[in-house]
Formats: sequence, structure tokens, C-alpha cells
Amino acid sequence: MAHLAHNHTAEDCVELVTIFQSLSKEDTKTVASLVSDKHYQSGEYIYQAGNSADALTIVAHGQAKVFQIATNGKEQMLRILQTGDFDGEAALFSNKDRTSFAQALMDTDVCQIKRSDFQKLMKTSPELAVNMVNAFGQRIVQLEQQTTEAATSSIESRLASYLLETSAGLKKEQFELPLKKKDIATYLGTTPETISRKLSSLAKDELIEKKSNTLIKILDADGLAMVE
Amino acid sequence: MAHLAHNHTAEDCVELVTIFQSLSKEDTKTVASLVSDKHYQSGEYIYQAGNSADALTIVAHGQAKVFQIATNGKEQMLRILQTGDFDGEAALFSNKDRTSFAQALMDTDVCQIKRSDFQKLMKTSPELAVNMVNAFGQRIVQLEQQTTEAATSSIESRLASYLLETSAGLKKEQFELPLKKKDIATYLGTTPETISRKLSSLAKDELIEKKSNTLIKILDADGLAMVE
DNA sequence: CGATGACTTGAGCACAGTCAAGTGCAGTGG
DNA sequence: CCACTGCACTTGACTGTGCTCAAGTCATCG
Repeated sequence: MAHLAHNHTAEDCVELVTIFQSLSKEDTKTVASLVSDKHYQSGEYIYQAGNSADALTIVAHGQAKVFQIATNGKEQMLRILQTGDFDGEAALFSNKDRTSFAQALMDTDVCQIKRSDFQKLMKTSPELAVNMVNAFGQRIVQLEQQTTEAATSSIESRLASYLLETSAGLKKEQFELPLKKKDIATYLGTTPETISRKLSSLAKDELIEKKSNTLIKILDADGLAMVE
Repeated sequence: MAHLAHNHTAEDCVELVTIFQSLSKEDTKTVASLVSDKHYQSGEYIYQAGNSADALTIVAHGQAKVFQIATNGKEQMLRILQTGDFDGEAALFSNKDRTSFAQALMDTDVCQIKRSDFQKLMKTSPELAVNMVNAFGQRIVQLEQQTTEAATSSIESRLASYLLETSAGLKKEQFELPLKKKDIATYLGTTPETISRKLSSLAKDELIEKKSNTLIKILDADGLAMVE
């Protein structure tokens, strides 16, 4: 299945990803022809630290987590890739090894473009290059905010923000937590025990309601935003 | 002085900055003609949050700190701009307002290129665009590491890493701290008091020597790297 | 020489991490 | 159909890191 030009998933990828939007029809075709696609089952690794980072990875369908292992062995989640998201910061600028892991959280289709192909493409399509710079810029702003929030806010506040973001992303006030508590914990730089306690605390303050173990309803969004 | 093409500082900027290296001679001239330069005294703000972010900022000579103010009012340092560094993640990809501040830490010369000029330039010079993507990629990797380290390591460990990085950057085992303790504190997400205590602690363990208030000598680099 | 700001040191406290025991649920096999 | 295993999660008790507040020292500069 992989490496077939113009197959269904490859076209999906090209259509899905913001950096490829606003490209000429011709460019779009070229991109599709360079894309290879692959399927991963829940729990499988899409790539691992130490792999040579030689491809841009696009999630065509599914969900994956990207994380690093700190020197002390602790896991730190960097981001969740949803359908349409892509990853390849490191992949595209050097021959260096990857420093992070990506793991499928459900059955997931991804597309990949080789670094060398992509760099060639950028040189011939200024549109694409500009889109790429813009996408990276947004990612940098988002990372800076994550860093700032992690360093200056309490866990409870970060958890509240996380719930608001998740709710906004799904456009629902009531939703299933898309991650295991363990994963939420590493995302927020804390432990599952603390997540559990803080969720109870937020529920006690009537800011959220715990419908079930994984089903959360937001009762007071403004209140959540003001958690210190 | 500002807005004069081909002036001395403008050429400095173009030569200094990695993203402009490996450009054709012609492109280099074009860049230089688009650059405006400005001088800031120690303590002056180069830009502030809320300003429209419409220019790429390059440090031609001097040093500046870039920081954000968290919602709870705490200051978080994002990075130090040294001679040759540039800043403009947000500046270059949208018309959005800035979310961060940049303040000169000494007398500092900066150059600026307007967002619109720069985007035009990228479309005509694929080389530049590729350089830009690569530079952003490196910044993203660095930010991800900063996030991971902040979330998973103790202050003492982060301080140790900071000292090692600073030492490596200056290529000296003995060096003046380039920042006030207050600034180091916000950089590492802590307080001046804690910095003071942890430095004493590292000195007691004979990993460093406090020659004076601001002069540090690294005694045991391997030991520092292993601080938990 | 006094004033200002940077830094240090100390005491008390709170947030959140660790460790440990227990609960609930899903999947497996008898 | 129920016991058993494994895993995610919860809850409790304890501890420690690092923050806050406050007082004191030191250095620089007018």
C-alpha cells in the first residue's frame, strides 16, 4: 500500500493539512505523488527517539501522542496529534536523530514525505515554504505559552486550562477525556494521583461535574478560567 | 539613522544572521536594503506585548531578554537574544499582536525587517525560506527540551544545566553570570531566593566555586550534569 | 555618606510528589 | 457464569522541595 502515488489516503493527507492548502493544483499533485502512507494500530510507535529523522509525518486519520523522555527517565508529553496535524520540526531541518517518540493512541493512518523530497519541493514552491514558516511560527507561539504556563501556574490552574481547551476543541461542554489520566498527567507535568485529586477538587467547587470516570461536564467555564 | 539602506549596521545584520548566510550576493544586497536599524539603551523595551507584530528583529550587537507575563502576573523568560540571534516567530506569520516583551539588557543595536517585505523576499528566494524553516525547526526542538526539562527536573538540576550551557556558550570554565539572579530565576521558573540557595548548595558540594557574587567557576562539569 | 537595588539568609508553610493500600472495571479462562 | 488477573484509577498518610514573607548584608552610585 505504501509508496503508491495518488492513492486515497495520500490525497486525504494533502487536502487535510493546512500547509498544503492554497497550493496550485499542479503543486498539489506533485505533493500527493511524493506521499507514502502507513497504518498503525493503537499502541504502536510511529517513530522513536534515535531514529533518523528524515520524514514529515501527517496524521490522516486517528490520534497520536508525541513525547520525550527526560534524562531522569520521566516521560513528558509534548502534544497530541489529531487528524490533520503534522509533526516534523526536527525531521525537516537536519539529519539529526529524533529526540521524541510518537505513539498511536488509536488505529491511525499517517502519511509521510521524505525530508529530501520536501526540501526540494520548498525550493520550487515558495507558497509552500511560506505556509511552512507560518505553521512553525504558530507552533512556536503555542510552545512558548505552554512553557510559560507550566513554569508559573499551579497544577489545578493548568488542569482547568486543559479542560477548557479540550472542551473548546470538541465544541462540547460535556465530553469524554480523550486521554488516559496517566497521559494527561505527563502532559501537565504531574502525576495521575494529583490529576485525580484536582479533578475532585474542581468538582467539589462545582466548576465541573464528574459524570463518570472519563466523562466530564463543564459547569462554570468562567470559573475554570480564573482558577489560580 | 534608521531606514537608510546600505548603512554599516544593516550590513552587519545581514552578515551576522545564519538565515541570511548562503544567500546569493544579489539577495544579500536586497536584504540589506530592506533593513532598518535602531539603537536601544539598557533597560529600554524593543517591543511590548500588544504591539502589532509586524517585523523580524535581529540583534546586531548587544543582548536582550524576551519574556512573557503569565495570567497571574508572573514573569517568565523565554530566551536571551545574543548578537546574531533573531526573534520574530509571531511577527512573521500573522497580523496578530505580540504576546511577549523584548528588553535590552545592555546597549544594543537591532535591525528590523518588515513582515510584508520579508514575506515577499521569501517568495522570491527559496533559499531564504528553507533557511527560515530550518531555523524555526531548531527553535522548536530547543523549546520542547526547555518544556520537558522544566516539567520533569528539580530546580537544582535545571540550574546546573543552565550553568553548563552558559559555560559552554562562553567557552570558559570561569565566567561572569550574564544575567541578574532575578532574571535567571524567571528563566528557570523559580525565585531569586531559591537561585541563591541552590548556588550555595552546588558550591558546598564542590561542583562549582563562587569566586564572587557574579563570578562562577565550574569545578566538576560531569558532576553538574548528573545533578538530579 | 546615605540611598537604592541586588542578593542572602532564616523561619514557616503549602503544594504536590511518593509510597502504599484499596476499589472498580474489562478481559480471560475455567 | 463466575473467579481471577491486570490495569487504571482513587484515597490516605507522610514527606520534601521550594515559595513567601521578612530581616539583614553588600555593593554601587549619586
